[in-house]
Amino acid sequence: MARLATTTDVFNAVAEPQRREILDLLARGERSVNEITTSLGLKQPQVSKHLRVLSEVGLVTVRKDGKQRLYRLRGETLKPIHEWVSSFEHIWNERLDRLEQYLNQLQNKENEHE
Amino acid sequence: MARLATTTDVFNAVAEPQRREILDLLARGERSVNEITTSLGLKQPQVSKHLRVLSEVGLVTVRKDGKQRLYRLRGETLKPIHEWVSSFEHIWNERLDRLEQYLNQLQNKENEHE
DNA sequence: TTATTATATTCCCATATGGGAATATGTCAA
DNA sequence: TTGACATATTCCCATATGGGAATATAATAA
Repeated sequence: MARLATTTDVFNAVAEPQRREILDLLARGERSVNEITTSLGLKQPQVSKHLRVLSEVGLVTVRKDGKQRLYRLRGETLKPIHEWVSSFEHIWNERLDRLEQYLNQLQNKENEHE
Repeated sequence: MARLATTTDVFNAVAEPQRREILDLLARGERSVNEITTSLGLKQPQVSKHLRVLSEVGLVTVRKDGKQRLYRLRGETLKPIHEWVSSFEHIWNERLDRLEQYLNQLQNKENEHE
C-alpha cells in the first residue's frame, strides 16, 4: 500500500517543503509561474508540478493573462490544518501555565526568606 | 527521487491520517499500545509502526511499565505547524473583513433608499 | 523453565512520488 | 506562418512507504 496521494488532502499537499515555500510566496500576492520559478530558484517543470498538486487540493487558483498563468493562494483551504493543530494548543499552554505557577512559587519562597 | 521520509519533519509525520488519530487520542492522556490499538480499531503492528515514526520526530515519548509501553504526546513538537499555518490566518480574516465591509455598504445603500 | 502476554521488527508487495530530461501545448509578435 | 516565450505534461528512475503476514523480543506469571 502506497502512501496516500499528495492530492488526498491538504496535510499531504503541504508535507513537501517546496510546496510550502510556494504558498509562502503566494501569501504575498498573485504570482506567475516564472516569478515563482525565479524567486525560489527552482526549475520551471518542478514548479508546474507542484502547482498542479496545490491546485488539485484547492490551495491555489489560476487565471490566464495572455501567455501567463497567474496563481493565487486560497488560504482558507489551510483551515483544517489550523483547526487540527489548534486543538493541541491548550496542551502546550497548559504546560507553560504550570511552569509559571512553579516559578511563582519559587519566587514566593525567596520573598519569605527576605 | 522519493518523497521525503515520514520522519523528516513534523509536516511529513502527520500527513498520514492514522497518525493524526493517534495524536488526537494521546492528547487525552498517556496510552499503552494495546489501548491505542483497540480504541482506533487498528492492528497492533500498524500501531507500533506509526508510533515509531511519531517517536522519531519527537511527537511522542515512551516509558516502560512492566510489559507495557506507555506513550505520551509531546504537543509542543506541533508548534512549527501551528506557526506556519497561523502565518496565513490574516489572509482568511482579511477576506472576512472585506466581506463585512461590502455587506455594510450594501446595507447603507438600502437605508438611503428608505 | 515454560507459557502467556505485550510489543517491536522484518520481509514483502504494490504504489505514488519529486526531480531530471525531453517534449508538448498555448499565446503572442513579427 | 514562423519564431519566441510561457507553461504544462510525459516518460523514466530510484526511493520510501503502510499494511499484510510472520516472526522476534521483552516482561511477567506459574
